[in-house]
Amino acid sequence: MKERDTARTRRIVLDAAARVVGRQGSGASVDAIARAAGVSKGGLLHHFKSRDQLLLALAEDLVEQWTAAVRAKVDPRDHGRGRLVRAYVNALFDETLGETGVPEHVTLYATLAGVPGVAELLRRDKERWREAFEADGLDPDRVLLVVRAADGAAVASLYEGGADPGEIEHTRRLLLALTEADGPPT
Amino acid sequence: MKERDTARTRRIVLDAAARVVGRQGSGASVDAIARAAGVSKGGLLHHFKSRDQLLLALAEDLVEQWTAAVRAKVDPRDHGRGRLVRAYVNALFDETLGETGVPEHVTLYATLAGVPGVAELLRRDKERWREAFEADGLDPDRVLLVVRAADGAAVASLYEGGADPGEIEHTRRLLLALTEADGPPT
DNA sequence: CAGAGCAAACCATATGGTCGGTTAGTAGAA
DNA sequence: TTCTACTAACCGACCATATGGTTTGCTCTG
Repeated sequence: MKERDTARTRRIVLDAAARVVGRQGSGASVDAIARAAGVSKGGLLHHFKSRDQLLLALAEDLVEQWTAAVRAKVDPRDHGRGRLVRAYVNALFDETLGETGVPEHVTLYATLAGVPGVAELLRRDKERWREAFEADGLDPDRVLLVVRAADGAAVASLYEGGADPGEIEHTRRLLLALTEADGPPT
Repeated sequence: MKERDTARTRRIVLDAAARVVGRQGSGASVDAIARAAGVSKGGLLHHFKSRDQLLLALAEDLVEQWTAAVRAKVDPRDHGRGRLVRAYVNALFDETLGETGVPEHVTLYATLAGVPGVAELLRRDKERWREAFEADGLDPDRVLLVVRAADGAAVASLYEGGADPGEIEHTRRLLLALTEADGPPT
């Protein structure tokens, strides 16, 4: 295998950054991230011109990964309205039930929100989701309710440092059930 | 007025800390907070033995303030089930519609979540809310849904750097309406 | 060989925390 | 009341450390 490969190194650095920032918060130093990636600080800054640029790239990467994760959760046999919302809910709760008990991408959004450029990035992403959900066909208020509740459940497990798996699973079922009906929620 | 008053100084420092941390994130330096409070760094550290202790005290203060804010929003003429949930929703959305367009206490929870001791504090607080809502009488699933959705809406406005007031108000009405009915949500 | 990937030393700055010393506030003696 | 003795609030300088970013130079690849 090639010893020097820009794309591969960037990937390794971004993965390391996700781990370190996820653990230490946005205060994570460039040096710490570089060490975690098995790269020197100079080497890291060769690929990302500054710390902020690295964190912004990390945010972009996470948005992409999250989009892909939701798409992957769409049930191919599910052709009813709300299938994308169901995929969103399932992706989020599956992530929440992962190793840490905390949805990684949400942790990182929260941490990175202060980095210049990230807020704008998240706003554009939100707009894309809105359009996608609109095409999904469910009543808009119903979608709003379910998506907001899923987001809320995710951050709750974040703030409180991991949540009860039973409650998580219960909430997931509750939200999925709500996507099976249509019209304004009551 | 007394020139030197421990309680008063602590209050001033905590208020300043809320402002500075809210603006600069958890990276806010002790010195910056001290300056904002009109106090020297040495003076500040006389009251709070360390930076972490200051931030933990800030978190405790915010939890208290938030609890008081919700209590204050309970409509005295409202004696139906779910009045506490309605107060919670109203308090959260009113805060979201404030100056910054972002709920201050949520911003600060997110920022402070990494500080030692804060996660534990938030967990205890969550438990208290659960009990209070249980006493409020609404169907538990309905409460879970509404509260999670309110939380989700709040953090959404956080990540995306301020949200559309029209959407906020729409969501509020949607959630309030859901607290008027009872039984499992459909 | 030429250029890109990369490491390590280096620099300027900022930060958390400590310390000696100063002054406001207070309780009691005279 | 006034003087004294003591406590605690507070300041400002100082220190060790950590951090973001730069520079220099080595090494691998094409």
